[in-house]
Amino acid sequence: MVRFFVQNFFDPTLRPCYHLVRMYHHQEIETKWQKRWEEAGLFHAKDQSDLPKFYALIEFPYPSGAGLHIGHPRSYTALDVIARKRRMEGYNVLYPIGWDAFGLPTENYAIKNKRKPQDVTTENIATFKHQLQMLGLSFDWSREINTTDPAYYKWTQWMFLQFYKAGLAYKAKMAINWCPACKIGLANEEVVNGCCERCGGKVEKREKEQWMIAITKYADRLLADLENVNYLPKIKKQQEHWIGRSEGAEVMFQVDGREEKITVFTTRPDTLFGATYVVLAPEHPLVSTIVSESQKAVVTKYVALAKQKSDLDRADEEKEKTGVETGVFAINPVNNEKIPIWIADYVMMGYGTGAIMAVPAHDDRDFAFAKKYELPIIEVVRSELNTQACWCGDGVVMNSGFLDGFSTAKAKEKITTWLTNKQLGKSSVQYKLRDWVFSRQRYWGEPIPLVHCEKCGWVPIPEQELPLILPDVEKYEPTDTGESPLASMEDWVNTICPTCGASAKRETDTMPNWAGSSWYFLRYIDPHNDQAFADFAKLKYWMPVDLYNGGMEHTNLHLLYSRFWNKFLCDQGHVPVSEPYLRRYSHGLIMAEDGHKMSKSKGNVVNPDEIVVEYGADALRMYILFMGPFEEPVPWSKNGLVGVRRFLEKADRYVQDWIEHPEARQDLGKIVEPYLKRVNEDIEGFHFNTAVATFMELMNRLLEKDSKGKMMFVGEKQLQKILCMLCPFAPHLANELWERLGEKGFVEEQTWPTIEEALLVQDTIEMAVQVNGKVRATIRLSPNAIEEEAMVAAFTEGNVQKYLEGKEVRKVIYIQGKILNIVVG
RNA sequence: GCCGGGAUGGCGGAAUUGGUAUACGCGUUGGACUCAAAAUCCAAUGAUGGCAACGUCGUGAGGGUUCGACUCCCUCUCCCGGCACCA
Repeated sequence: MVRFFVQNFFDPTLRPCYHLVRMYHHQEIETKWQKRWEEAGLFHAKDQSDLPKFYALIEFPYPSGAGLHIGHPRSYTALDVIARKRRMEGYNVLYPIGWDAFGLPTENYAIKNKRKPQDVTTENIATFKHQLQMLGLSFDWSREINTTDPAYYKWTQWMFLQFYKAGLAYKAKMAINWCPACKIGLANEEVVNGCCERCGGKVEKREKEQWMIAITKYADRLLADLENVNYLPKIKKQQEHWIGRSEGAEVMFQVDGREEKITVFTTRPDTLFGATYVVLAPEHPLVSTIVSESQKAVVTKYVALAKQKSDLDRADEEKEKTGVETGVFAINPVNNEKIPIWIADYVMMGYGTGAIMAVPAHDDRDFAFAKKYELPIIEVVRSELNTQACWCGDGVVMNSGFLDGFSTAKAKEKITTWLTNKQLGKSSVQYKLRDWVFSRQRYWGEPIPLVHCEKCGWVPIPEQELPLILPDVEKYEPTDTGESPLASMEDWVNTICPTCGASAKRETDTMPNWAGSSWYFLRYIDPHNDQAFADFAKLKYWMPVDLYNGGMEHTNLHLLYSRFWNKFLCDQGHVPVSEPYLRRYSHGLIMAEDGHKMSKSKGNVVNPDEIVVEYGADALRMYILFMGPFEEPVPWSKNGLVGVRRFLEKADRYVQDWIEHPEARQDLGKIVEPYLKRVNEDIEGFHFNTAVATFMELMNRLLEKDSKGKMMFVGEKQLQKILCMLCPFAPHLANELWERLGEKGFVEEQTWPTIEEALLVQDTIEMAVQVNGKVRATIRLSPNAIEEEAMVAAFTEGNVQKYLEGKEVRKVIYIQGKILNIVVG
């Protein structure tokens, strides 16, 4: 090993390593160990094992053309640390990786550059794989999967057919969010502030027949089962919010002088006496039937106008609410009052029943509307606060006949019972969650394996014919007609009905890219199985995922979809557990050095592979862990990286000096052990930043000279322990140093060190002495010292005496091992 | 508007259960080594007063609880993330 090596300006494969001269040769070391790990198959999970299992999962990357982002390794490195630790702790660890490769960016790139998406994907994966492998992550590459591989999407299609057969996949004509730029229908979840999540362009409404999956059927379980999992609290909250359960009641209003009844949903049935009008959403089916002759023209115009508006326009609260009268009245069932029926676009067809009872005295929106159109406002809840505007909180019911004097909660109960008994309503639970729009009019996705026959309707293609291969087409460009590019492939589209043999047409829409990622964690368990998506016994051994980490941007949709998907498969008997992820964690974004998000256009992107070449994978890994709290966003800093690199060099040098000075070794267990204890705890608590800081502190401590001015070299056992615990963070260097110590095999094959409690007991500790809460001195004493001993020690301190002089000691607070506070008056 | 999370030196950030605020890293300053530079090593580094011992102030703002508050409570300001006419 060349310890003092001068920058090599001659070898073109070695980029000069900034300003370091005395350094360890990271490139040589890292390639060497990566090769050895690979040859030994060290990180392959075992299918048959008596060991306890540990399944660590990271969100598999989308192999974009931009290459690996520095944010990717943040997640991968953190879980790598845990995976490596678990292996050393004796677990059979599954830490897999794959590619979520269907999707728009690749398709768009392919269109622009006139290439096949398949080819682009293959290239991108190769780049990503190469970049990832430089990092020395302990992935089990033998289980690599790719959602665009027919052997994989065969099972995505198979699962879609299971949804279809179970009646959970259905086709519905509906107004969809249409992105004119991407020429694609978007799920509600993909529309952000009325704009396309992908391109940022404004979204329009279009009528389109779409495949839907009835995720709403699982809303209650998706919510309730959050009880049984360990997610970061904010993630749980997001899931809860997205599912959006509200309890309330449905109330039936008879339309005056007509057959029709209007059912409304309300969370405040207690305010029924205060309802002064009813509102229908413009899309409500009753709109066309009940409107009076005189109002027909006005209503038709209003409804047409509302249709044109995007959701963004409609949702814009700044804008004034609008509406039109129907000229017809409804009967309030509780007091038989006639109240007008209005149509207004502040009521959404997609939630509840698409109709509301308006209680302007106790709902902000109804209040604003009533003010504008001069509708009556009847107060029925007395609030504790004397508000002039409308009061939306709880209180005591008034002006409400038999409900008077009851609390809001009690009144809700009473009125709901009353409505139920009179068959005028019932209690009801509504969810914000809506069914999943599962069709995309694009090429680069899984073909939906259904055939439409004039006679038989929609027919699944036989399972043995799966996968239904995505055919090569001439043009990938999406069409403005709303048809998938597949629709122009007549050879492919025209087929025969599997049931009756008549000519039939294939579905030309493809699946959204959420599909493949909704079940990938199952495929890792048995990635090469061609008889089933995974063997049940293997699923039983490995599931659920013990630890799942990814970005906060996927804690709404992907998490919900995949939980739902897994639950469905579980109900069908294909998966043994109902909840796929035992524990879910999330990392924060890595921002650019300037504090902004990294983006190509800003030119502030950091390329991981360049950092690896220049500073080494170990330095990059450790720096990514060191930069800040794992769940929080942190700015990238090259200076910080240099600090970590210096630490690694110090470690390298320390071990080298240690080898050369066997005579200077001594038992420093009492010094070393507390640091190791902290590292151990920090890893388990996801405090990787302080774990790295602890290693640095330990190193600094060991580099201090002892009282005789000599280097402090730890004993052999202690050094081995340190290297074992360093291994998950800097695996290449740890193994290299391990080998230099003359040890055989890999550090990864060692047992994770146990912390010896006896070594944690300190002989003396430093304690602060306060007088009236202000620190005046520090004393050294035994951690078990009693108050009297502490007082004696304190009184020897001149500074303490100074503050006690002439004062009466009123009180002494002594917390053993923590503080001595003398209160004087 | 609602929900969640924050605010600590020049910078990124530590601080266990309320117990010496600023660990660790970066930067800066001074010194050693060198013809010189880089690297490395040593020292200093919250503000302020003092030759020093030491003092005063100090964790977004204001108040409170406590022997003692970055930590708990109340009020407010600002920032970040999520949701949003969901009845």
